[in-house]
Amino acid sequence: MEIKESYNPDATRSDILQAAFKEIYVHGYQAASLSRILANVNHTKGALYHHFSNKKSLGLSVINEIIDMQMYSFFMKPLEETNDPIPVLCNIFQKKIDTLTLEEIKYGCPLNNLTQEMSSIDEDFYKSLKLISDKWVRIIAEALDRGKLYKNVRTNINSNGTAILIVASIEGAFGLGKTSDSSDFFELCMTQLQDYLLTLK
Amino acid sequence: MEIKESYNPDATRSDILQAAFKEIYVHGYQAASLSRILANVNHTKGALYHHFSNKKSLGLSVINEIIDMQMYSFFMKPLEETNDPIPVLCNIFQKKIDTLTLEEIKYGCPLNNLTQEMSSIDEDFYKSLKLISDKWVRIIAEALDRGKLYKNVRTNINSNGTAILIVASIEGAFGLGKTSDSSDFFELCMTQLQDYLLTLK
DNA sequence: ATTTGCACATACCAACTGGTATGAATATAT
DNA sequence: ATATATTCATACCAGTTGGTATGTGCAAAT
Repeated sequence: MEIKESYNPDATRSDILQAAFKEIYVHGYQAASLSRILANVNHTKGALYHHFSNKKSLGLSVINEIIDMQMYSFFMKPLEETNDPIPVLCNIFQKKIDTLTLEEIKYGCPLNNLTQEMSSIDEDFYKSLKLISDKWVRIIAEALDRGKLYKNVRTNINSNGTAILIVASIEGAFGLGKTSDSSDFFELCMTQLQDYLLTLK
Repeated sequence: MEIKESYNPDATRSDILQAAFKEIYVHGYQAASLSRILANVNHTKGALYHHFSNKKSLGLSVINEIIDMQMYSFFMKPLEETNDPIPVLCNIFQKKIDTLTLEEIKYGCPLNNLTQEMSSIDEDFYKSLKLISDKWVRIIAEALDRGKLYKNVRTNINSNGTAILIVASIEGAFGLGKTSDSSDFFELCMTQLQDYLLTLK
């Protein structure tokens, strides 16, 4: 039990946001309980509604401030500069396989989870989630285009279509991984995807 | 407004189950409201709790009696007998593209939705959902194996891994399709998947 | 005709939900 | 030192949830 010495609004906002991310990650947005979030982080409803106008705003902040960053730094940033995207993509997948936690197998990809649950229900969630996946597809497609220029990627493939299939396969692998109590499904799917990528050289 | 003339327990059970399927399809299981289900089908809570012991039992019945059948008849049955699975798979995908409804683009695949939402939350949901996806993967893998025997499929591919990637890609395509207000994403992803399948010949 | 069990309808309940009103503690500006 | 604005804590609220208790209309069995 921590002792409150003084106000630290940035820290409390961050605490609540992180706890909200975890709660939503585990239970989904609609089933996420504000009381449970606050109990886990030892703050009250007053603090929450001071920093966020309502539950929806909290959910959107989780997407825009946490999930967006997580996805970008892991899946997109390594692709931004390269002219040889295929080995970079393979490395990303390998890293995900190697560092995969039991939590990720069980609870999947936060972006995918929220997309499935919320994009058809709420327009604002839809927009925020679409921004991330569109950016993801675009960054892969642009990397493939640069790869073509530098003769590292076959020129007779559809960059945009390939990028979409890659993203769909990754998210699909996370989803299918949930139907397995081990990482086997996810790993097998990702290595298979690696094999597919090598055919694009 | 229909007039009740006599008891028809099978019909009322079926009505409630179908309404539950739609409610869960649109809102997800946890956010599905029993009151809303009953209002839509003009029955009362007494009828529901006569035919189903609780909400969970209703949800599991939706999976085991409706979703299982839907998925099997569309995605698996055509593969059960064939020795040349690749064109059959392409046909299935083409048929899905051609008959895709706006509802499917918006709300995705019922199996995928429930898997994402429930498999990590409830063990019984997990088991029922796993049964379907395992069956799906197995039927594709077995069809690929038969294809190998009849020299319609390359023998140097991993049947199980390929089957997993195919299922993951389809479900991923449904998921990614939710981030688009048109069918473009889904169609592009599925045609790309068709191209990939042809490389397995 | 009477009884028994099935198929509901109605009314109700405790628990929990997101949200708010109010006030107090703290920090900042003057 | 005083006034003002920020940062919360507490108590409370209406609405909704899944679930239940009870009674009644109906059908089949006796």
